[in-house]
Amino acid sequence: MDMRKLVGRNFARLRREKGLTQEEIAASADISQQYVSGLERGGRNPTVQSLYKIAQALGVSHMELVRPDREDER
Amino acid sequence: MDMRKLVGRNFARLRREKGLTQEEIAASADISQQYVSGLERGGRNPTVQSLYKIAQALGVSHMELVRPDREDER
DNA sequence: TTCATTTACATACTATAGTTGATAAACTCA
DNA sequence: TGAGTTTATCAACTATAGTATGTAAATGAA
Repeated sequence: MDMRKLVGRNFARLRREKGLTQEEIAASADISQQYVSGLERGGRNPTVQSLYKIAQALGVSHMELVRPDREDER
Repeated sequence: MDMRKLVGRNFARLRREKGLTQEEIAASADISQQYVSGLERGGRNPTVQSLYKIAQALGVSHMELVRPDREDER
């Protein structure tokens, strides 16, 4: 199981659902837009502190970012 | 909210409940005993991949390691 | 189609995650 | 109490998380 990909999928989905841009999340979470892009692509392995900052910026619990999804069953 | 401390508390508690030593977890998760100690003390900021490896070694879902606990209400 | 906005990619860099080796301190149990 | 085991601490090191800058590529709406 690749946590980078799981977090990426959850992140991308939640952000779109909230109708926010990567730039907005980046500013709110105090991380770079380029890093946001990398995370959503499943290409970065964030620390739990970064995870929390992102969840705060999205206005959701950090649990939502690590919750297994359907893709995860495969 | 300090995720390092939350993960540390959950980790230490679960490990004791399972009656496993830090050394055993370290070997199973392929990380160092010294790092395990640091994590449990709340002094390290693990990546989500490391989080998953530890959860596997504990035989629990990674969700258990990031779940808010009572201390977290304060 | 055009244009403004958004996302993805590349590179070089700093900060820190995680390792290793050594060992002190704490703990457990007979 | 003493010995063996477990956990905590320290320092130096390698690997990678996350940054900053620049910009190409993709997207969406008019």
